[in-house]
Amino acid sequence: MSTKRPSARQRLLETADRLFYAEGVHAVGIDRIIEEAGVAKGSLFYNFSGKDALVAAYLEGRHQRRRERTEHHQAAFSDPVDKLLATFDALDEVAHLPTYRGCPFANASVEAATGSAELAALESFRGWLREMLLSLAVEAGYADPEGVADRVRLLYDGAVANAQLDSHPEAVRLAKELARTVLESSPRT
Amino acid sequence: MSTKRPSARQRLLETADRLFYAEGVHAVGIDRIIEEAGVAKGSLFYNFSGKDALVAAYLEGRHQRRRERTEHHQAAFSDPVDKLLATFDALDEVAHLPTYRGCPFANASVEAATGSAELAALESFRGWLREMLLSLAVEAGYADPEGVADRVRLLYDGAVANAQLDSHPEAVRLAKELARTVLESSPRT
DNA sequence: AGAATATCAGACAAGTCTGTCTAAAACGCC
DNA sequence: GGCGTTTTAGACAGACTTGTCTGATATTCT
Repeated sequence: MSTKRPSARQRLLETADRLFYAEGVHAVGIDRIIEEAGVAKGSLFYNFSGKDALVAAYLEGRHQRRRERTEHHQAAFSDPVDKLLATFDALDEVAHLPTYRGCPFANASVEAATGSAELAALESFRGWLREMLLSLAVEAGYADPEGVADRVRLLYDGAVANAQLDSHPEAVRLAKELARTVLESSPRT
Repeated sequence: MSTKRPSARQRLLETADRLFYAEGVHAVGIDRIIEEAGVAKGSLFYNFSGKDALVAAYLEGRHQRRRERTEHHQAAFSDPVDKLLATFDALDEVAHLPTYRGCPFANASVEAATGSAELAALESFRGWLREMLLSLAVEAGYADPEGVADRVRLLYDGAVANAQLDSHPEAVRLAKELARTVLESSPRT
């Protein structure tokens, strides 16, 4: 018994994820996606209401996997400070991939019109990141949890940008060490 | 004597700069540009070989002005450490503008095809930033100038990303303070 | 004034992209 | 087996984009 071929919907999502991330949402047409996915054009519009919905599904998938990866790395620790630092481990994992091209939400937003689903996905992701860091900083008992979360997020975003723009994934380790310094030198109650 | 109307070329560059930065290169068509610039379509192709050349000119202008702004802020100091910190002042100036949308080179690159002028402009800008920071770190006599320059650039990029993605321009001041800590605690020869 | 340069207005060509439609075939489940 | 769901192939429409072309007009420089 051979493994069954994934559904057209699944193949569309996988192909869209790869192409949208690698080349940008605007640059990749649906003809290209259906060709590389080996799917009929009608199947795209059967499974999704249009390209916009496919883009939204692509970003939702990215958000979910990012969250899962991060939580997986954090689960190895119980100390909230260690959990904060583990956020960088999740980033380290992907930043070294040759296909790494930075934050998919930021990238999609650059091409998006105001009020689009892409902007909503960016907001959602940034909200998750901010609140995740803040709640850990509160849990760790920092005197100024907002300030600590802001500094960690700054370093996180810096690592993302550096890995993307300078093809310099080592920046993630650097950011983690700077974050460790910040976390160790910030006053706690 | 009233002020003369700028040339069609100048109006095209100003309009393209505003629209490309605000809405993205792909999202803005040449019809939109010539309409808002009050210029005939023929004049666009008379002054530029095509949209690509207009985009390249837009990015060149951004690069030049960024460099000028940075050098202007650095010129207020003689100590290379102060000059390194002054880099953030130049960023602070623009990050607070309501029109701020992050790094124009990174944004244009997201939409660009491999081998495009946009990617070349990004490379050029990143090369300038890296070498500017490195040469100041060398001048300041740091034992590990590359490491210092990498850390400062990480904070710089983090501030850009934070200001853009979270509409949080205060991150620039935060990054500058973190950079000050890094610069003051790094060993010098 | 005269010549070279720059700009104008808009029609038009050619390409790309999303989305629709049709009619048939394959799949999966009861 | 039979029936609803999913998929297929590709033609076609409609919108949008860049770029060309024409011929007249304005500006600038010598």
